[in-house]
Amino acid sequence: MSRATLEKFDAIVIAGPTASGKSAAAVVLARALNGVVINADSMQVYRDLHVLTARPTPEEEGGIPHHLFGHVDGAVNYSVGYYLKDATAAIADAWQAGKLPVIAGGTGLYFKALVEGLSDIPPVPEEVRAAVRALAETLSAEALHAHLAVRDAAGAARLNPADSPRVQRALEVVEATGKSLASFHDNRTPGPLVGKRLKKLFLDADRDLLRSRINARFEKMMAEGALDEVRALHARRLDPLLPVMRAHGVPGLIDYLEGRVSLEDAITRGQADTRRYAKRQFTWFRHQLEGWDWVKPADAVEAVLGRPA
RNA sequence: GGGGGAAUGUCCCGAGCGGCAAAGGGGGCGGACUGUAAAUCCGCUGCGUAAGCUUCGUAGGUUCGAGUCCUACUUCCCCCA
Repeated sequence: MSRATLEKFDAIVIAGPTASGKSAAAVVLARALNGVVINADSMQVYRDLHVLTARPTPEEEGGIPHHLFGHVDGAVNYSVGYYLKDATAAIADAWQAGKLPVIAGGTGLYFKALVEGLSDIPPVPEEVRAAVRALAETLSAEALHAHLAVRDAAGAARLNPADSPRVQRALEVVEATGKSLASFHDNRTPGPLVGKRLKKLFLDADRDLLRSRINARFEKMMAEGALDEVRALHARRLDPLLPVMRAHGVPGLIDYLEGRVSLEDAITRGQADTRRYAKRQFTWFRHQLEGWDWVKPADAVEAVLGRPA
């Protein structure tokens, strides 16, 4: 069985909304197929947050090697670009060692990079980023958008003025390269999984059940020390714009630590953010990625290994 | 026992000069997405494709017209006893 599956696939990819059981399924499959688990979650990469990002515990890892979990410092502005590089290496290592990569996570954009590749865009110099950010602070969203329209009309037309992060990025790219963001989209670095034999699963959890799991999980995280994690993170005084600082629960719990809201409100906010996120994950995988098998979480393992004899 | 206040769109909170299918928010749903993606942004949320239909605790009344005014009733809250 495991030999047959190994010969059939170069990698197993498991996506799904948060709290749908991806990590557990990944471990079961990795164990059955002589595999390793590779993370595809944009927040579980951060060292600073273990409990709050639901990163697998040593027990949950079940002796299976886990890669790209907690390997990034919170002060780093990690991104798809870095992820693609790290994941490409991790996958190559697994193949090298004769192991099956079992890639699990919830970040659609990361999967897209793995499966379809990512445009080659020169890194934007820090000075340019800072300049654009400064400009964004002076101008209204509309004015910034109008400014982009002058440099990159097509790019501006594609963006809603209120969508400031994207407007800023588009602006950064033109400022740094003199070319529009879209002009780079033609040539891309192929992802490590392009052209590979894949089993791609999306864990299609029941919405109502997922909601209650999310709410309960957040309470559990609080009981397991999430607040201490955030307290330590808060003490680092990092730039609030950094990705770690936006992880579900972090903004609310920081507000609590600084005395602006009650603990109860902070928790409610963390749960709500997580619920809304889960909803967006469904939308993403429904439309942005093709060829995935939507299976119920309970059927994930069987979907790969087949029905046990 | 007396006095005062409140009941709003079949999830919740909540605004509402007599012209309102009824502000706003939450929640939910749908959607966008190429380097901050657990972020960011957009749309829908009484029924109906539409003309239109049915809503604001209940029952009456005043009015061309009532969520808005009047009467009674029901429930809840507060104060005095």
